[in-house]
Amino acid sequence: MQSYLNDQITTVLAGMGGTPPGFELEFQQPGNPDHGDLACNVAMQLARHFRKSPRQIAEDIKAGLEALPLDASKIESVEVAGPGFLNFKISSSHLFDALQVILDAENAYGRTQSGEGKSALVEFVSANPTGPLTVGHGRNAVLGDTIARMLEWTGYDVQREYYFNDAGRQMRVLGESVRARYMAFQDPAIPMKMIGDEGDQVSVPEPFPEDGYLGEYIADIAGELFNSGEKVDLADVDRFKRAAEEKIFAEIGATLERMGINMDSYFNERSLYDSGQIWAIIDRFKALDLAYDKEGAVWLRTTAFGKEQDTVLVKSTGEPTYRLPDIGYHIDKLDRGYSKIVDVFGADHIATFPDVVEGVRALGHDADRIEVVIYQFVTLVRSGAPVKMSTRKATYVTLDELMDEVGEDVTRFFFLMRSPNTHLEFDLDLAKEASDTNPVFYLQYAHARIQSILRKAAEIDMEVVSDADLSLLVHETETGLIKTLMALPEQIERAAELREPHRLANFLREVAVAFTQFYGNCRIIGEPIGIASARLRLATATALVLKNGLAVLGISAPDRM
RNA sequence: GCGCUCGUAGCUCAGCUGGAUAGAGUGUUGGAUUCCGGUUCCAAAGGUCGGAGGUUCGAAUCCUCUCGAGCGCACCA
Repeated sequence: MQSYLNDQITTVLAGMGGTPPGFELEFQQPGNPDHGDLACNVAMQLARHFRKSPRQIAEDIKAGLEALPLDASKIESVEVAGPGFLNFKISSSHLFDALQVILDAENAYGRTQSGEGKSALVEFVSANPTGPLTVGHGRNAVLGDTIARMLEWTGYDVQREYYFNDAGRQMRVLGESVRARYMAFQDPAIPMKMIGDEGDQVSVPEPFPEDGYLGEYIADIAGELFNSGEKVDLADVDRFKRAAEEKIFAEIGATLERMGINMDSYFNERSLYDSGQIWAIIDRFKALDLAYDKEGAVWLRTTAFGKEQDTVLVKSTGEPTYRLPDIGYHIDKLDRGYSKIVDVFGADHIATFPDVVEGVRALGHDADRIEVVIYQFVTLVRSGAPVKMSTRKATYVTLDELMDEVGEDVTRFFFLMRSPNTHLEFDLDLAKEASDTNPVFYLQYAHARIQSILRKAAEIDMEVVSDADLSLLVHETETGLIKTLMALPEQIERAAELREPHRLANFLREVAVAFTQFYGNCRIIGEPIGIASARLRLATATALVLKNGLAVLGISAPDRM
């Protein structure tokens, strides 16, 4: 529709003397229904160019459009309003066509082709396997997966990747933590010590590292290893580390799967060392005079990228900092040929990723394909008060616990319903409420109610006839609902483009509201067969839009609740 | 001190590429229901869009300054 009008107006403008170079028409959907279905502000924009009043230009364009003339099956009327807006009213026959398109497309309605032939790699979660996923990881996981889903719906070939490092200090401490717990199983009389912050201490075996992991799962892993009967050499920290890694990864995988998330690949940071890629990068930086040796370390000249200070690439111990493998990893991803590389990071990475991107660019790679989605932190709220969370203490809430408490659908929706760059307040009381105050239930309820109507219609043999006369849908809540339903593809497209799933969540609420208005004004069952059939078709289309939209968000659309 | 993000109704937040009278939910107050699912619907009250300048035909939106909040500024990741 928009492209049709775009062509027509461009034709008219050409007859009026043309537009400035690079000029593009803009359309918008007016909030006020009196302003039609589609508005164009071209007259105001070109007032200076034509040296005429915006209203006059708008009138000229209108006259030009009517002389063409416009296709009456698409556009019913054109009006000039306000300071010079051109307001278009979509003709009802076009609405009925659009409704038929939805019904024909069924589960594919909402898919578009803009990403056809393109590929994207979305990297997310990427938590090192030191413990169960927490609520903090949840936002990352759901955001990443939903961005991946949105890209898929716009035609992209998408790969989901999990990046991790099992070789660092964190993991060594993890192994030592397990070993200490293991020793307590071997010798229950082992001396214990208190560890942790003042007033929040935990009793641990004497050999436990000061900054060890305090969660109960550590003892579980140690216990399993002990009970397995395997003879473990206490000096072999790596064995304990491996045991922990396996168990924790299995749990993370299960948690993700429960959320409807399936990773396509896991990328181990260590492979970058094994292949030697890392060291080659240093040589390349040095050749460009972007890296140098100082005080036994290798420094990256980040001042050349506008930073205040240079940063360390390789510590004097010979161990690289995270930047070096990160640069290597991104080069690897670029080399794999994806058209888009999306990273999902928490706000704590906000200052560091530019170093990586600039480093990659400096080495001559196409860093423009890399895109970073940053999200702010999550605060859990219970009974009106924030829930304190700390990974070290036993106070953090795991994703599984959260899902146990509020369910998978609610968990996903709550993480998605706010813009990524605002702090998210996750209200547990609201999330648990199965009522109208909970936005997920409102959407799912609308879907379930439609299914109920369809069931009821089938019971009384009022089958949906596929050739129902849709032109009987003339009530303003009916046409209003159709107009809302029509917007799904562009809404998904827009949300995908901006990597902002919350837009889609908000849109689905609008769909549910539009349906409720229709439902409140137009009965289906009990009406004459013609109108009833047409309305059943409309209800069916609404259910499709809700179901497909929720599917993009990874949320179920139950038939009964 | 420097960088990034945010500041919109009592609360939680939308607000698209600048566009017409700034919107939802929740809460408050009042109302509706023999009816396809009341897990519903309708209405009212509630705003200096943190503040000040600027750009523009037009600014919650863009720019500058300023105040406030969060996060980050390691030879941690």
